[in-house]
This record gives sequence, structure tokens and C-alpha cells, in this order.
Amino acid sequence: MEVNEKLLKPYDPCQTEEKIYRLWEESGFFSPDLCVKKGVTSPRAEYFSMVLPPPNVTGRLHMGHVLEQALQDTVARFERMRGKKTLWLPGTDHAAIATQARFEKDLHKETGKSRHDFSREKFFKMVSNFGLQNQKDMLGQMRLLGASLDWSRLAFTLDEKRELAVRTAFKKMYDEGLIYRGHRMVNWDPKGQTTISDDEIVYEERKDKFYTFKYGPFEIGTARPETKFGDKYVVMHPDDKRYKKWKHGDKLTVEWINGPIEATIIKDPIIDMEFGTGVMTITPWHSHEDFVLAEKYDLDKEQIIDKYGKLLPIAGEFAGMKIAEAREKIVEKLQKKGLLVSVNENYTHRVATAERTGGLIEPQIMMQWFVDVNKPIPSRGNKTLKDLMYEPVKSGKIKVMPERFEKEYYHWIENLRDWCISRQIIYGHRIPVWYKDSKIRCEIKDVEEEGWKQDTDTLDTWFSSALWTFSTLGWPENTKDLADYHPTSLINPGYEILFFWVARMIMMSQYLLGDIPFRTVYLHGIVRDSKGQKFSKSAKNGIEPEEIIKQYGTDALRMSMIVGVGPGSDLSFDVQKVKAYGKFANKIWNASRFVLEQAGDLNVENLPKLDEEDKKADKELVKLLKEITKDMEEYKLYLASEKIYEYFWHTFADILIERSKKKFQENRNADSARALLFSHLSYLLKALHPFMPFVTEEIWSMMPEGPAGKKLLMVEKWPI
RNA sequence: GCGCGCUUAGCUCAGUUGGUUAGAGCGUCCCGUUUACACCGGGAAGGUCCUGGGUUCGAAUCCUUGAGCGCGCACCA
Repeated sequence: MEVNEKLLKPYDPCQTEEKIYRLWEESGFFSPDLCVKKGVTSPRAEYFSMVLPPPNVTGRLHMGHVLEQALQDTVARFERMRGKKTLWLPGTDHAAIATQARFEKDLHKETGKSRHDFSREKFFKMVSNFGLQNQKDMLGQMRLLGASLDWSRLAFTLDEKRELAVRTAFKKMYDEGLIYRGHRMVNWDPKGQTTISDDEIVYEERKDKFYTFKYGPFEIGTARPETKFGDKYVVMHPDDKRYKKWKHGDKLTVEWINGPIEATIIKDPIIDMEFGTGVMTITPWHSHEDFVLAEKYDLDKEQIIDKYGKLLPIAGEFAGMKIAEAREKIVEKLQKKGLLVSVNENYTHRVATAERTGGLIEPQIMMQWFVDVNKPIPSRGNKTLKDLMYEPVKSGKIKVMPERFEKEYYHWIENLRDWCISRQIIYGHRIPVWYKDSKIRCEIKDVEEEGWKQDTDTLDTWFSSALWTFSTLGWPENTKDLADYHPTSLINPGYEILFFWVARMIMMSQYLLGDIPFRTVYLHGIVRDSKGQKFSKSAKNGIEPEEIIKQYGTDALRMSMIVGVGPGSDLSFDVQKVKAYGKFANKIWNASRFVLEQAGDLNVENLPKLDEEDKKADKELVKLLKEITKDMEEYKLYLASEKIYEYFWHTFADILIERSKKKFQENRNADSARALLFSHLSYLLKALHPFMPFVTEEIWSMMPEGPAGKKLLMVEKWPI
């Protein structure tokens, strides 16, 4: 029979995808409510829900986002077709420090100005506009990817509803003593001029000089002479025989950088006797470990370096100098005084840098806000936040894929310290605390009364994303969405944010709702270039998803990211692979043309009977579909996609279609062949749809309509 | 230092609980346009499944030794 003339040409994704997406969007079927209302989903159906890991509004989507959304959209479409009330909720993340840092960089490059040239309000507005523009671009990109997201529920981590959620969470934790303010050792980023959490530190291996100095009768080693001005405590192991004659608390006068100082002996088993001389001096203000010691023995703590990385007056003649400059000069001076013992030029160690700005972290003691992870919580059976994070994974209530990340997760929790949540940046959720004289109030609503001033710090962006699974569903209101869709079924982030995000979501959901945030965590890997390098701006190896889509189509790009890529494994992006699946889209197109030419006029309701060998083929397909369904239920998309590809091309096209040609030629069991081709095609289109939604939907629109009418393929029933 | 992962065809990788001659895509070579498709079909070459040892009737798959690469975590001054 005659087929649609579109079918006579090769498949052209550019001519198809935009139109198809509009069709889907206008149908309203991305919303589970409308699916129920329009009768394609039963009101009593089981639910399936996912929140999209909100992309940062720092720029545009990259290949990592494509992978993530391809995976999620495939699952969402599968579950929707199986008749579940399926919600996939979109949103974006204000990504406080990342967005502000990016904006400031551009601002400086373009105008030479910095945040200090604007009022707080003005600057906030500027960053905010920058973020909103990026958000707009990204939402467009998500549509290009075919994402079946429910746009009516679009959320942003910094919008009004999420602000309410953040403040409500903060206040509850504050009232229960889980959030406190205190002078504590924090990670100060002199470049970004803000604190960062332990998780935002990136360690870099580096070669530095390691100096050994005479310190009275001892020799001490350091890579950081510029911090040594306040070192008036000498620490050694209590069992170290070499220093037996010194007792804890002994005092002695030693010649040091700026003249003699009085040093005090501290004996503590923290010292590794094997390392160096077994003696060290401590700088409690600028070292985490030293701070712990200082607290233990109630030692003086003196600040040596200011927040701009310059030495303070305690450094005497070196005051005001930058660290790098001072270091050289201090060593010079000590050498002149005869106190320099040796310099090791090849000392490799790891230095802490800030994830977003690359700044060298300077530990500092500062007044900041923290989340206490070790405090027993009466309202949660005296469990700690650590317990609340640990338990649901341990008990299996939350399943992590691949499983090996569970170990990393436990390990992280065991080593977890209180979470520093205050940031000295402007773009973000301002801390909902107000001060007047020495009084302090934590409130959900702005304090408008005379004389009260709000804290100037903002919250770590991960504080708001930690609430994401339920803040997007309306919490703290008692909404129907929350009752209907929480806990969510699946979350699908990259493994690199297991701690930043997944752990914190579990913590907040467990604490605030007394429930898990999701049942399964499917961690995906990183998309690298063909040489295995991470995509990055500096490496100039970035590939724009749009470029690939323009050339090969979204379906091809999506398939290339799903087939054979298991959970947690990185994938090297390879255009050849995309190209191959572009060919596959065309193969589906051409096979469909043949089938529709041969069997497009069959009575769908009453297909001819199958002969023996076709019956066998039919059974095989059923078996395959069962297998694929099981794989999909277990989120093994990498297997299901490969199987369906293999079957379509090498069984359906290469064997069954070729066989049918003979039957048509010989006019032997031709009706059976027609029926087989037709039913095969319609099953295969359905099974392929979650993976390659565009080309399958387009072909589906050309399939003959039965008496029961025809729906969009996206809401047709899954074949098994 | 502790822990985890990877190593399969020239390249990028699959291989689900151990089971016949180990697979795909791309690339290479040969042949082929007579009812879809050259974005194609048929065929071929190409593999010590990192190394050594073990368990087993049987190992790419399980255990173990070593090597190379990668990752996570950790207070070595």
C-alpha cells in the first residue's frame, strides 16, 4: 500500500524532533495528573517519581547532563508506558558559590569591576539575572533532549517556595540545637573570600620545599615557615626516649624568627615518633590538627595570617606581606641567624584547594554556622544525624547502584565532621537569623522590628539541594504531591556528588520527614572525551550537545550514552558510536517503510493467523520483551538497550523481513508474514520508544489506526 | 597509609548467577544494488580475555600473587 511520503526519504531527525516534542508537550502527558484526567493512567495506579538532579545555573548543559537525562527519561517513559502514575520533576540549582564565582569572573573580565563596586542588593540582582538567563537556556536544551519532564512543577533551589523550605528546615534544626554558631576551625578560601565545607576541598599534589629549623634544643620541620610566628608550643610523644628529660609543661626560652620566645613542652601521643625528629611545633589558628591539640590542653591560639592571605602584626617586620613573599624572607632571616638546618627541595605533599575558585585553602578559626552531626536528637530516638544517614542504606531501605559505593558512603560518614554551612558570599539563601545588641533570633519570616539586623552570610548551596526531593513537592506544606510522590522512586546523580548531595538528602529527609528521600540511587559515571580526559573549559575538549544533535539526532545521542554503559562506569564519548545509532534510527525508519508498504492496510483488530515458523518468531519476541522488561525494572538499561538493538537489526530486519520477501515472492503464507511483520513492528516501536522516543513516535503516527483509536506512543501500553 | 575499581579484537567498550566455536560498534579486506535501507546486505581477517598460581568436569567470569592505570578517604608536622 501507499505510505506517507515522508517515509520515502531517509529519516531526518532535524525535521522531526522539534515537532514531536511540541506534540508531547501540548498533549499534557508529561504531567501525571493529566494522564489520569485524560484516562491514559488509572487513578489507582502505582506511582513512580523522580526529581531531576537540578543542573547548576552556571552555564549551559554539557554531555554529563545528556547522559543523566537520557537515563532518567528512558526510565520515566518506560514507567509511564507501564501505566504508572509517573512524575519526573524538573528544576535547576542556584549553585551559590559556583554561579557567583563564574559571574564575578566574567564581570571582572568584561568591566574590571568586582562585587565590592555594588551594593548587596544590586549585586544579588545581577548574579540572579545571570542565573535566570542560564536557566532559560538550559530548559530549552532539556526539551531538545526529549526529556518528558512535568514542566508545571518546575522548581528552583532559590525560589520563594524553596526559600520557605530552607528557612523552615534551618529553624527546626536551630531550635533543636542541630545548627549552632561557633568559633571553629574552618576552611577559608582567600581567593573566593568565603569558607567552604570539607567536601568542597580538592587536594592537589604539589612539590614544595620542606625546611628543617633549629628550635632551641630541637629540630622541627615545616613546609610553611610563614605560619610559625605563634609557635610557642613544642610537642613530642610521651614515650619518646630521646626527649625523656623534658616534661609536659616545661618551659624554655628559644631564639626564634623575631627574637627569643618562651616555649612550652607538650607531650601527646598524637606525635608519630618515626616522622622527622619526632618533634613539632604547633600553629593552632591555621591547622586543624593543631587546633584539636590546643583545645585539649587549653593553649593560646593566635592568628598569623589575615583573610586576604597577608601576615598580621604578630609577624613583626614581615607584617603585611603576602604568604609567598614572606616565606622566602623568613627562611633567609632564619638562615642568617644560623637556625636553618636543611632544605628538602623535593618534598611532595597534598595541598588543599577550593573546588570552585582553585584558591589555596587557609585554615582559620572563625565564627561560623555548623550542622552538628554527632548530637543525639530527642525527636528521633536520640539518634544522631550520622545515624540517620547510615541506617537506611545499611538496612537496604535505600539501594545504591552500583553497590560498591555503599562502602565509600559508610567510610565518609565515619570520618564526617560538623558541616560548616555559612558562606561569605551574596548569592544564596541568607541565613534566617537576626541580631540586636547581644540578642539573637532565628525566624522563618523576616524580622521587621526596629534595630534587628539579619546575618550577612548565606547558606552552602547543598543545604537547599538537600531538601530537593520534598521541597519540590511542596514541603513544608502538607501537600497532596508530598503524600502522592514521596519517597521518590529513583534518584540518578553522578557518583561525584554522592557525599555533597545524596548523603545530605538522606540526612535531611530522615530528620525532617522521618522517611527516606528515595528508594534507589543509581549513580552514573563521568562523560569523558575519546581520550578518556574529563571535559573541561581549560582542556578545550568540550563538545556541544547541540552540535551532535544537529548532525545525528537526539535519539542517536541518547542511545550512544545508554547502550553498554553500566551504573557508575565512566564513558568515553565517541562520535562514531553516535553515528552508529544514527544509522540505527534510519534502519528503524526503513524497516518501518517496508512493513507499512506490505502490511499497512491490515485489519489491526483481526490479524491473519501465523504459520509455524512465524509463531516461533513471535514467541521469541515475547521472550525477549520479558527479558527487557525485567532488565528495565532493575534499571539495567545498558543491557535492555543492547538487546533490543540487536534483535531489531539482526533478527527482525536481517532474518524476518528477508524471510517475508521470499514468502511474498512465492506467495506462500504471505498473510502470516504480513501479520508477523506488523505485530513485530508495533511491539518493537513500543519497546524502543523509551530509548529512542522521537523516531518511534514519528513512525507511530503513520501506523494504521485501529477501531479503538490511537494514542501518542508515549502513553501506549508497554507490550508486556 | 586504608579502601575501591579497571585491564577482553587496531580503537571505544558489552559479556547479567562459571556452561558449546568469546561478542557489538567503528576501522581493514573481498563480494554484492533482482519488493525497505549504500545511513545497506553477505563474507573474511583480527583476541596468550594483563601476568603467575589455584578451585572445578568446565574459568574472561570464582579464589590468590604480581604489574600497570584510575578513583575515594586519611591530622604525617
